[in-house]
Amino acid sequence: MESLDDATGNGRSSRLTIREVADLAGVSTATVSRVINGRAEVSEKARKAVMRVVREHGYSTNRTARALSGGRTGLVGVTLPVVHHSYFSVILDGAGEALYDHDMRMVLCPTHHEHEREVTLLERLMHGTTDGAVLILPEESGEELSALHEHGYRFVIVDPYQPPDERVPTVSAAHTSGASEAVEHLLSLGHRRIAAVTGPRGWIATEERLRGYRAALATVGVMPDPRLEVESDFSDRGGLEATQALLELPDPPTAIFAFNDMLAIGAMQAARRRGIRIPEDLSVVGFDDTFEASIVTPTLTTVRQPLAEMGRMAVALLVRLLENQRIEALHVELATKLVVRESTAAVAVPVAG
Amino acid sequence: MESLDDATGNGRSSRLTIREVADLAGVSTATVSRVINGRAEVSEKARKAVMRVVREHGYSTNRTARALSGGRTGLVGVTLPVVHHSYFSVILDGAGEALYDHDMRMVLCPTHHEHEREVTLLERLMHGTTDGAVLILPEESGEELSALHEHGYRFVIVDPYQPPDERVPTVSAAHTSGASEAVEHLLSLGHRRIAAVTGPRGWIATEERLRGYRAALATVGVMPDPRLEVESDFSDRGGLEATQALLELPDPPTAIFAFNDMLAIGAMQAARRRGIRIPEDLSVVGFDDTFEASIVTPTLTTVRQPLAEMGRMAVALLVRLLENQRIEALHVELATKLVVRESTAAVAVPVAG
DNA sequence: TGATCTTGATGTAACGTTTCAGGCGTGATT
DNA sequence: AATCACGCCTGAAACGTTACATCAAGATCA
Repeated sequence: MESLDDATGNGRSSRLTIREVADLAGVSTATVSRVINGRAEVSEKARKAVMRVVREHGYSTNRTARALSGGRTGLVGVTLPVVHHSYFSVILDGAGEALYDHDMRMVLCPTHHEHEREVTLLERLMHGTTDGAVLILPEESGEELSALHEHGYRFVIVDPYQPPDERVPTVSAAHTSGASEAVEHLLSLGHRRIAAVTGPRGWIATEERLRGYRAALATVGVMPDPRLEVESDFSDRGGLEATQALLELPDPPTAIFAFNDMLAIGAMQAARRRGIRIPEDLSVVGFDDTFEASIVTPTLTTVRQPLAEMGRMAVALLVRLLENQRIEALHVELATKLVVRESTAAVAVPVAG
Repeated sequence: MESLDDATGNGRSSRLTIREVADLAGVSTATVSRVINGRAEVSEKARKAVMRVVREHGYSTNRTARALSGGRTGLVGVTLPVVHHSYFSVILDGAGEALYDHDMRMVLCPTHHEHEREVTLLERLMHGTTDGAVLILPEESGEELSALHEHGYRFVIVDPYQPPDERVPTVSAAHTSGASEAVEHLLSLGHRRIAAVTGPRGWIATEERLRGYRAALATVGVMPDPRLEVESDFSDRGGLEATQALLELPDPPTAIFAFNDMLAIGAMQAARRRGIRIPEDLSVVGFDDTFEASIVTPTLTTVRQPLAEMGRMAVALLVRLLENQRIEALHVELATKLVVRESTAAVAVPVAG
């Protein structure tokens, strides 16, 4: 406020440089730097002088220059397909929280599923702007990610959809046990014809949940019926279509395990269209426990993924990586937990006699 | 891949500098710079030589150095209270999209409603890291924002919750006309006792929607009933409580206009708890048209705000600001649109007689 | 007393760009 | 033939830090 140039309309609010502060305080730039960063030994006298100038003129260090000099930017890239899905935004929130605690900031890069775009973003992330990255559900091939790793770029993958390079740290949820738990819940309610509306085949999330689904069925001696396993795409529309197909089977399922909440919501819509009541006629279980699960009617029984915690964990790993510390657990799998709500109930007693 | 040092495990993947490229191509750094940035006149021979080296060795310019030299970082700060609400994340998506088109990236700063936090974030945004910012629903006082403006920092406010400095560009939706449209819809269905569950009093969004609500009522000669205007906080829990109170009135409303979708969803929950059917016994209208509005049962009639467009518009304004262009419209108000779904119906014929 | 350590402060070389002020041929103009 | 304009290019100075190598002076010790 004191200096005229601060208020010039031209935009470049010409702030003090470290050199000017040094001159004003009668010390060297090196001393100012050490005072600012609280490093090493500085005489009380010098410190006081510097602090006084800083306070009166309002100096604050230029992060760009610091980045260039120090080789670290304090910026972490975060890529994700889209922001406006609660699945992603909750992870993002967790990651942001953790980054803030480490005094770093995140550069957000929504890829909108355009692979090429993500590539150039990674290119850009690597070259000077960021110290590392958190890649949420990246659509790169394993080779691309390996190459990135070879180049010495530091990053952590959250919820990889293909098995990545062994050496790249990953964070994900316990797909298999979560799926098992969901199916066991349905089994305990007496259901035996339990359908699975899966995500795209080949994705880790899909395959592992499928494994958990089959394993749970196997424990009670139910043979998996291929017609009850319908592949879909993690969208509500996909869930709706898959469920319509299932309900047209001659021997339709009494319960549906949808591989995420969107699919489950689609399933509920399909049921409603056919006048099938949930949970009386059909039980539905989702996966994720996004916000939507708690507001649909009936509220959705689902497998909770600790999404925010996944974001935080990813940052924790990345920070260790950036500090060149050894990471003990390269692949972290966080526990899931079944949240029972209103969309599941005991199987209806067969009307037949 | 060629150079050994690229693959060193130490992390600093020592890439080529512009100087090395210059030496390899037998030209000066200035020439390389001009080739890279496609500026001015460069002989075809020199350009070819440089391009060859770049292609073979994989040079790409260090953004940090460029930022220091050029004074622009290509980074734009985006602050918002929280990421994981569809309201915010959709705006964010729009902004991200627009920034990408301008070859800029966004530094995301969730404030989590901690004012102090936002202040230090702004501090940090200002000092060297970003060229400007988009502030979504900032919790700063008008004075603070004015001061920021005085300092020459460039920013745009999306959906200010207090009237900001005249000179600061803002983007928001047409609260008043949107609210009027919602209420007119209810009026046209025969409703006369229409309650408003508002956001916090004093916020622009609240006051303007309230004005629209009252204006619409006035056009048909309905006097506003203070008992039908309940202040709340834009949360589903708040909507639930406010609606419970309304339903206990001796003369309860036949329709509720909730000032956002969360409140509306809370209202629906309150109705369900009392066994009141929507829309048969009670009509509900929301505001925003977030994703949730389309998946609740019944689906929610609501006023659509063009959230993504607001994000894009904010970036458009900011870009002009950064380029020192004159901005013709400093305060942009985007049109809203009523989306009629299942939660509203003609008022029930009074049973009394 | 002279040699050896501390302690606190300094000067300055990076860091990798961009850009400005020139410089050097070459061809056109007088 | 001398001058000028022009196209292309170069060298070097920013940009604002951090960090390394010194250095001065006072304390400690043989």
